[in-house]
Amino acid sequence: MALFLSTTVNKVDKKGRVSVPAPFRTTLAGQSFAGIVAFPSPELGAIDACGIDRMEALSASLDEPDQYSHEELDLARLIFAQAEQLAFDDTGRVVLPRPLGAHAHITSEVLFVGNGPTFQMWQPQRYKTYSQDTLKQAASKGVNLRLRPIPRGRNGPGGGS
Amino acid sequence: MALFLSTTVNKVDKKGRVSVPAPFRTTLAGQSFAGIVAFPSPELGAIDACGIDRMEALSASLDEPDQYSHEELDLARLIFAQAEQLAFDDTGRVVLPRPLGAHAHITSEVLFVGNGPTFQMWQPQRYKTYSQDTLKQAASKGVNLRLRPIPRGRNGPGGGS
DNA sequence: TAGGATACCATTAAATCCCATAGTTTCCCA
DNA sequence: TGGGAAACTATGGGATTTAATGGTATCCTA
Repeated sequence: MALFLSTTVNKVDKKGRVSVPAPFRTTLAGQSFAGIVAFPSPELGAIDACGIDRMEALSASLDEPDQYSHEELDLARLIFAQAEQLAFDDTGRVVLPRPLGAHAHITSEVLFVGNGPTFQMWQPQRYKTYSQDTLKQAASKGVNLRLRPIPRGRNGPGGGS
Repeated sequence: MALFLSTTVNKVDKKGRVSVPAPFRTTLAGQSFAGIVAFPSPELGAIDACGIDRMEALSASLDEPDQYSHEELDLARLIFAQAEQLAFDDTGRVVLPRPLGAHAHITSEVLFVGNGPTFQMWQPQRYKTYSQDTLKQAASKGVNLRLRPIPRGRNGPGGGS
């Protein structure tokens, strides 16, 4: 299962190429497309990204009845429409399409942020602001993350943790 | 399920390498990633750590509907963003990334503290202070730890916070 | 044929592997 | 039960590989 952790800053060269962090590439190894899938983050000025497998799973689940609300289905269609498949070159770089870069205000540097099943690409300074705001919000609302690793209805971790 | 017990002090060399205590490595044996996952403990000036299995379970639970509030999801993303996958070298060491070490004020020595399903890494002197404070608090409030039954389908409260 | 895109090559800084040592602990056998 | 051998843990240092990045050549299309 794909798991993206950590944050890394990489440079964008004048051709729009960026190295995807090696650990992310490792996470994506073996998927049916050697690259990433990227689309504008609906709420944030950032780019959401994941491997092709997740998009295929999402695609398949859209056909399942009663899984999603009408609004969610609409949103999913928009995401598919805006999503780009970005292939790795032989050194693990992708080229960032102009519209995506513009959406995230990315110019010379990209911050790769692991989000667990997915990751994001940010303009570094903007992410700093965003994460600080998030912490403030959480504090003001008294929200504390209870890590609940085991989803309801399942027994312990099968692979023995 | 992973169980981390006891405390150990190990040295950090000038490359930032630390031996993870052998018993901890034994606990982690057989997981899908040979190493540890470490992230800054939000409240304490320490590092929280666990095996990849726990992070994968947490990651998977993010996709479960109705498990987390919007704020909790935001926080969870921050945790993933700050988490680092630290691989064992062939002698069982990991390199401690600068930001993590700085967060915990770790310089030349690390105290590994077993916390049950997870463990922590401390600057030794700081842990001493912290544990003494905790004991004082418990004494003044007359707190005593009782073992509570584990609810079905859950694995109890997570690490963090 | 010009322009954009893709494939190919080259460099350096950093991370990783590999080897070596010392001090314990464990094990085995007398 | 005592002695010694073997195995393991923690630690240090040097050598090798890899990651990230920049540049040049080739290709396809408009």
